[in-house]
Amino acid sequence: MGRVSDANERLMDAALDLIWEESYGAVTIEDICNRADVRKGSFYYFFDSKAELAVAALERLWQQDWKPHMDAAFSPSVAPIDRLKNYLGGVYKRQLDIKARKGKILGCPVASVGSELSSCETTVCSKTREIISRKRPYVESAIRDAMADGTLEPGDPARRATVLISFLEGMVARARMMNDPEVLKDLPDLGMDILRVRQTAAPAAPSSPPAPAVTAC
Amino acid sequence: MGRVSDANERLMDAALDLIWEESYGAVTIEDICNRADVRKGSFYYFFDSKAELAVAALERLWQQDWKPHMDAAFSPSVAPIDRLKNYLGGVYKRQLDIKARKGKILGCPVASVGSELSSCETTVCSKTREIISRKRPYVESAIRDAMADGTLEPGDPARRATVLISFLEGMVARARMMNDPEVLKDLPDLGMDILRVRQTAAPAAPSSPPAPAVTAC
DNA sequence: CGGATAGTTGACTGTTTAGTTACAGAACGG
DNA sequence: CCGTTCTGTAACTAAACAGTCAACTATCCG
Repeated sequence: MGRVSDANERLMDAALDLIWEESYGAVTIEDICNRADVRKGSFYYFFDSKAELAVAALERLWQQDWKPHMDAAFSPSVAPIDRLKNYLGGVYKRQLDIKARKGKILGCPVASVGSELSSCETTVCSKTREIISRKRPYVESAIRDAMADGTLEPGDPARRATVLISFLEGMVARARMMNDPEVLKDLPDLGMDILRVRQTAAPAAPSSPPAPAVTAC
Repeated sequence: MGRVSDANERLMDAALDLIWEESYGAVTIEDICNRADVRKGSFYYFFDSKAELAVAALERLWQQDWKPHMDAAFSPSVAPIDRLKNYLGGVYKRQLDIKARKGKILGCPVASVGSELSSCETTVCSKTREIISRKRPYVESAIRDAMADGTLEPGDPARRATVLISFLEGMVARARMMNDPEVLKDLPDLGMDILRVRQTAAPAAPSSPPAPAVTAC
């Protein structure tokens, strides 16, 4: 079965890193090859173009990183309102961590690339659309559950999810522009406001087990 | 005083158009020159780089287009809640119009460029930050006024403005990614929800004179 | 008119980039 | 241990690109 290699994975990792740190347009195939320590001939052995590499890298990001985290954070074993709170808090933590490690806020790579390429590069852009739409059901179902258990005021869950997700993406984009994670500090608070948490005389909460914070955004 | 020219303005217009239609990174100096019908030598007579041109073009966009529209839409002669409603409705109308004219949604050029370049191109990026921050006082003051006249539930106007603006930017980015203006159809409705309009038994409203819709976003 | 000022041009340089190819080497299966 | 299959490499081509320059042209003002 011939020689084996992980060069294609090194290329995907390098591409994602570089595109996230700068932008899709600012990164060249040579940059990616250098970071991955792969020669250009090998690049073209595995991929036909930067766009094809980007699509593969994004799909890999979802499968290997985001989906497992989302599945854990939105586990039905966690109280619905806590799923949402932890999700929002996790986004803040994640950006804090990135800032500490890389010296700058990077925001959401999928949203950034999607916004940058929305009027061209149709394959890459539609992959970003796809991934973003995969996150929606998690939020929407948590909202529906929270309405059912009375922690949220009743309403249309789809509509409420749209509002929360757009708000979140707007905030993350803003944090990236400002290069300041503190913009996201009140994310859980503000999010709960938007979602209209019911004002009950707060019980000392025999609350659900601590949910893992999402490390994606 | 020698020969006169509007080539620098043609360059700014062309740059803004192209960057808006595609992205900062995807547009070359030659592209801009071609669209503006200007030779490259003239480009370098007026500007030192693409970044310098972009900064000038963005400032011009604010001064000549956005600021006048914002001033009109947020005129104190309009009821505060209507300023906000019209602002949001105007964003939808504007994107509908662009879609009709150019065949695709373009979103907000300032936010798109800002997000794309946030980790490099510091001059361009800080200009986008500046312009975005100039829009905030309009929204915040309208919210404060609406709280004062009782149409909005009381609260922290700054906080409420943050939420509304982030939500708006998230929605516009989403519309661009989806290439669908209808995403923005409910913008005024959803916005009023977020802002917590007081549920009064709606008077047949001896409402304020119709405010001009904002054509910026 | 005529010079000073402001703007224009095309042809040029050098660099960066995407993409190709012929060949060398490495691992596995038999 | 040998042939097949898969992987890696350097050296290459052609195109796109940023940036420069000396010569040219238009317009204004005195």
